[in-house]
Amino acid sequence: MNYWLMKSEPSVFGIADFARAPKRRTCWDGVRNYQVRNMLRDDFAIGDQAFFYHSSCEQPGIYGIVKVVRAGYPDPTAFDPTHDHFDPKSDPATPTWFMVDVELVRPLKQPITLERLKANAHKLSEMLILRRGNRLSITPVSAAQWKKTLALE
DNA sequence: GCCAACGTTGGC
DNA sequence: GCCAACGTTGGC
Repeated sequence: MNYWLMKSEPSVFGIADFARAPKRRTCWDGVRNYQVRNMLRDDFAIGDQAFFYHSSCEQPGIYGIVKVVRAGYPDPTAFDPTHDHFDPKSDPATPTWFMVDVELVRPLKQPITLERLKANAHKLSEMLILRRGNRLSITPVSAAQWKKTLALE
């Protein structure tokens, strides 16, 4: 079982949207980065857990815990010309882009802010999210990092 | 294969 | 809105 951190902009889809979604589930579509695609396609497994992180907002940080309920499968938005994330180079016969389905396990009692994470960086042994210049929307989290981060709640 | 230009991310 | 960082693109 793996642990992850998944970023989302709350102005697009935040913890409140997640809590309102049918069955508290959503498909994680729109990833158009190869490193992240590889993780979604090859490494995500049912039962994996992830931190749900708000980025590009007033208070960046971890707002919830989610679990993977469906492993990697082709992202249909890549084939939809009317969609923002349409990729004309992708081919349904050999899909380029993948997504997973995730379910909200629970919102955190209170968010663990980026500020808080940084203040505890020494304990979190260089969690990828904290690394300078990190731009990946999904990053792996070690079991030790998961545990120590959650202890901050 | 190199690398400059460009686009995107995301904290501040 | 600024800007550092880094991925992608495309000419050569």
